[in-house]
Amino acid sequence: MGREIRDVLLRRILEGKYQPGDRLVELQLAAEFHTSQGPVREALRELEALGYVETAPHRGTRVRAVSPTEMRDAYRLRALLEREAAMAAAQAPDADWEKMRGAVAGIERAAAAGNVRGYVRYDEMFHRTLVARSGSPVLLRHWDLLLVPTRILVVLRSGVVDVATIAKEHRPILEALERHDAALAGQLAYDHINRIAIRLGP
Amino acid sequence: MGREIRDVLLRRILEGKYQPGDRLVELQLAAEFHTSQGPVREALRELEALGYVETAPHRGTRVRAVSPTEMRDAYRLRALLEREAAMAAAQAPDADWEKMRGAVAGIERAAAAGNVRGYVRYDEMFHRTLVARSGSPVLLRHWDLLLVPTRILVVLRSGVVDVATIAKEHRPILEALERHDAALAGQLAYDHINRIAIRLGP
DNA sequence: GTCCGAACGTTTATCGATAATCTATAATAC
DNA sequence: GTATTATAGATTATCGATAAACGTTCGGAC
Repeated sequence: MGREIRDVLLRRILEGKYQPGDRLVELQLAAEFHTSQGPVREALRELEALGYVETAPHRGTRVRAVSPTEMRDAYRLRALLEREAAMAAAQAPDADWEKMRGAVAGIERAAAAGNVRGYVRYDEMFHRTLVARSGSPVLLRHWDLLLVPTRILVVLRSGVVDVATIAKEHRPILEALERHDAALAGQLAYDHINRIAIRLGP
Repeated sequence: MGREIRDVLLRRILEGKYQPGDRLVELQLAAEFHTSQGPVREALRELEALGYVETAPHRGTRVRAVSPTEMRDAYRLRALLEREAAMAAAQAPDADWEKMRGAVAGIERAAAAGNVRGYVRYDEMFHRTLVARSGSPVLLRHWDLLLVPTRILVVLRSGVVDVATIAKEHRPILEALERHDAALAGQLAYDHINRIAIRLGP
């Protein structure tokens, strides 16, 4: 049950149903989920450790607000992680790029149709698969911690980047990976993410 | 109380009092801390999110074992983070390096005396301050998540690196930072950490 | 009108007890 | 003798209730 509550709350935060600053009151949530306070508390503590909410003692839990500067720094770090992951993935001999081909197709389809929601889904699949292919669980864990899904949506909605433009950049990355061109794959992956960081601030 | 329990458990893990694989039984800990099961559960969940322990449903919590490969990958990532942090810190105009000078002095003193425990303490102060000086809380958060203190101790005890050798490498980094030489500071910081990663495996 | 402090309602933090689940051991069948 | 199924013990997961802390609102003094 506790895991379930956490996932529901997380989805609501990611979807924007809970806005930054919103309070999450333990007994209210307990009533909603037909459970007691304990499991809700646990879920909130997990979300806190993941960085999605903030808790002050005896003062309750709120959805964390992410500053533009923090968003930029997160993208900068993400660019570093993905460059490293792309270079490692390109060197793997037993590569299976089927899933990423599907993701690229999905990205291009969604972008052509102007389907932002679909774009975000395939974009996340593309990048997370790329990082997973690096073979480093450490890299993947830290990538996950960057709250990527939220930030993609926020960035797209803020209009600092254009879906059609960045959608085109995925296929070249995949092609470089398939050709085992580690340097190029790393460079393209880095630029692809870092461009967003640059747009987000100096 | 919950926070206190978490800190005590964390200290025990970092000190090696709890070894990887050791079980942490909720009611036992509750009895020890003269509290009930709830606060202990919370503390364990936080430690789980931080990556120090693993929990399986209905099966309890154990101290996480870190494989050599994961250790190597953690050092690789740490090298990336510290290169980035050093480059950013070197470019900051209002630099205050007093604390890092103290850390370097402490490192050299401890290394000369063969005091491993003291070395670890000052080494952590040096590197964490460096990352904090980057001005990026995102970078600092991810650096903290790399479980650095544990790994330093484990690495030193395993004998793959020599305290006297790596102790000497800190002062040049600080000097490069003070001269605002971002490229050199980044290079030195990267090599300093990555050398350990190389020793840990291919 | 403004400031200070006490009572109130709300919410978090903790408790003790119970239900659900797992692991290990023992018993039974073949 | 091995495999499969009960049973017992230990541990986690959850519950409902209580205690502690907080913020707010109201009343009175000046």
